Amino acid sequence: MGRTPSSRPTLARVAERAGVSVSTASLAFSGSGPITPETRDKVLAAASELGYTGPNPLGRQLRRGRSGIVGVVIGDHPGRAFRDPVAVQVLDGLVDVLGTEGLGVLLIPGVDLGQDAVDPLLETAAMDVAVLVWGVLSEDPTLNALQRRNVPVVVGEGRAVEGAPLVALEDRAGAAEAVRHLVELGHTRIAEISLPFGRGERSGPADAERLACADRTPTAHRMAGIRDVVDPVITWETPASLVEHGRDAATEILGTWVPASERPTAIVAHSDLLAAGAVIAARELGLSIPEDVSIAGFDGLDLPWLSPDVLTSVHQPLREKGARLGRAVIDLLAGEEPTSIALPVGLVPGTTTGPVPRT
Amino acid sequence: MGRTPSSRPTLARVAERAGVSVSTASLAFSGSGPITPETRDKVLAAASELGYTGPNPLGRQLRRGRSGIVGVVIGDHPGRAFRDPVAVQVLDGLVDVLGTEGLGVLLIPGVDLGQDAVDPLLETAAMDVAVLVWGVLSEDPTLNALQRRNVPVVVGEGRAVEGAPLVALEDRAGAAEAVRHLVELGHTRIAEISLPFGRGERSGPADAERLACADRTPTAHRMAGIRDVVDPVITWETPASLVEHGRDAATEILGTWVPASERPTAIVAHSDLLAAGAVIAARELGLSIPEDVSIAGFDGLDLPWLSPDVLTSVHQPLREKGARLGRAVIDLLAGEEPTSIALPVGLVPGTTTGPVPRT
DNA sequence: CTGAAAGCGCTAACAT
DNA sequence: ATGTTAGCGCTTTCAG
Repeated sequence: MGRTPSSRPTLARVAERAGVSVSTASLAFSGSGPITPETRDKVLAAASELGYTGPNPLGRQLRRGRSGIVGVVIGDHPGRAFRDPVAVQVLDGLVDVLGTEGLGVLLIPGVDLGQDAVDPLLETAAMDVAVLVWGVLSEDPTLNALQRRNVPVVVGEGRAVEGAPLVALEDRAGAAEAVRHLVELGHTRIAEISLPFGRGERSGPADAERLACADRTPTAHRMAGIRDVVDPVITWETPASLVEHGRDAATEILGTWVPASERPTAIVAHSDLLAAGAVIAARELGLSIPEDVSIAGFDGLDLPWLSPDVLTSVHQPLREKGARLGRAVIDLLAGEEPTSIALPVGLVPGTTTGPVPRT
Repeated sequence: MGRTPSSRPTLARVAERAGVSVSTASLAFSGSGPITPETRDKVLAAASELGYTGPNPLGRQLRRGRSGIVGVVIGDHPGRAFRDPVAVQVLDGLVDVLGTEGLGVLLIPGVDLGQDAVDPLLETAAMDVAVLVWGVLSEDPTLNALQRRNVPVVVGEGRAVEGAPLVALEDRAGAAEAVRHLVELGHTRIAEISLPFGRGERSGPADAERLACADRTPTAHRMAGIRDVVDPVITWETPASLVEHGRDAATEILGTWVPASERPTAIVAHSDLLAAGAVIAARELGLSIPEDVSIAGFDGLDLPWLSPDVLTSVHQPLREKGARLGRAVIDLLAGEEPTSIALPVGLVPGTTTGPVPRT
């Protein structure tokens, strides 16, 4: 019963079989146009007889000149793309909002910072807009490729790009708030564990010269916010926002400071994962939190595994940020003026910060 | 300088300007066909003069009848799609391999288990193949939608589907191995913390009737493997593979058992996240690991934050699994016979399992 | 409310 | 090595 037809049925064949014109058949599927219920049923019946499963998206896309696809560049290191819970939550919000408009998200692996080659999808894949979740560097190969192709861009968390809406965070203010909290608790010797600076993955203390190289915007903004309040006694650069790097950094910062009386009494990290690593390092060194050392993070992640500690952290609206990015995409496609925005953040004290230890 | 042309330049315009035919111009870009270097340069020059940035993917796709897009259904709960490090690592491997073939990954949010509505992208988006990372249920709306559209499917981790390659895990054997390890250490009272059963999110102890409902394949397989060796004294069902649910489950399992002498001496969890939650619960209850209770997981995740404990876990090759899925996709597109495979897993003992406590 | 016709931009036979 | 031609499958004016 029912030989497989050599090729997929087309709208034309359905129309023919239903005894109507293609345009009418098209109407039957689009649902929008004026069409008698009977005609529509006739078309639908013919379609199901032929095993026609609806208009071929490729034809529709070419005709409309739109793919309905949004390219999302995520991650700054291939193979590590989704290990970042921050990016992942943003992505979640983004997918949600775009889904309501029938837009699909095409994943595009980010480039290795420091290399100039970009993913071929960036050059060839069909997309109506691209979203750069992680912001842009000063000379960003990803952004360049997109601009060469005239693909409109929405930027999350970064420096503004000509003609592209920017969904940013008030992370400078947030970082300042975190440090102010520490200062109010009496801390003066505050160490900083920072996010990657940009190109090249380095780890270790950063001197003034290196500090000037911070090119990645979240890093630069948070560094600036911290310095709005106090100058860190040391800045430890990490190659990625991962627990293990936070742990390594804090082990160095807390363990090797001589004399111990000059040890920093507080650590402010650029991310919660780094801060969590610092908490673990402190525990391993036998230090009490916050009695011996206070630790503050940034992001507001839910980290049940840090229990019983709850990280003091600058919360940012991650899913909301994704949703805003999505809305910016939709606006852009609707031909509206791109509007940028900076989302508010706020410090939420946990159990990991307290008064400076008395000496 | 340079008014914006009303509409994007096309290959035809480039050809015209270069004084060649469209097909020649096409050749200049495809790079494959026979063409003199001079002609090619002429075309390329004309292109850059016109600001032509390469063939429009939409036209190419329609012509070729292929979109170069692979739909990947991930997550079984919208808005929670990427919170699962297991799925995320699989995705990583998948994106990697597909990238080498120029194939893009279109994210498709999974349906809410238990609801029959599917994401509209599933019905309308262009895709050459779809990958169901998380396997299929017995009556899977996602799979149904795909089959209706005649989209070829590759299934990860699940029951076999007619004509679809299956990239599975030997998780039954792996689960058995974990339990055998516990039994060899002398444990007899072993509790099980299980992954979700399928439709509907429930949490709590599962009776025999409920056990029979386990529809999601990884869950069913791991349950079977455990029972190949021993019958758990209790099976605690969780609504999702999250640390907090593992913690809740273990708190109940370890805390409320009366008399305490009948408390399970070991817990085997269907996932590392659940197991990690159990470790945290045990710590909170003041129990030593593994002196008071042994805990084994499944997945082989790297969990630096569980330090100093290292989870005893059945390691599965996650990125490899993603890569295999990708290769299955590529084979399918090349018209080759779909071949299924079951990847090996292996127990890697950590610090969280030890001999049964002497009473 | 329905039909006819025009093409979206490209590639791949085929012919030269 | 290059040109000619014919669509891929669809939507959308524009007439009727």
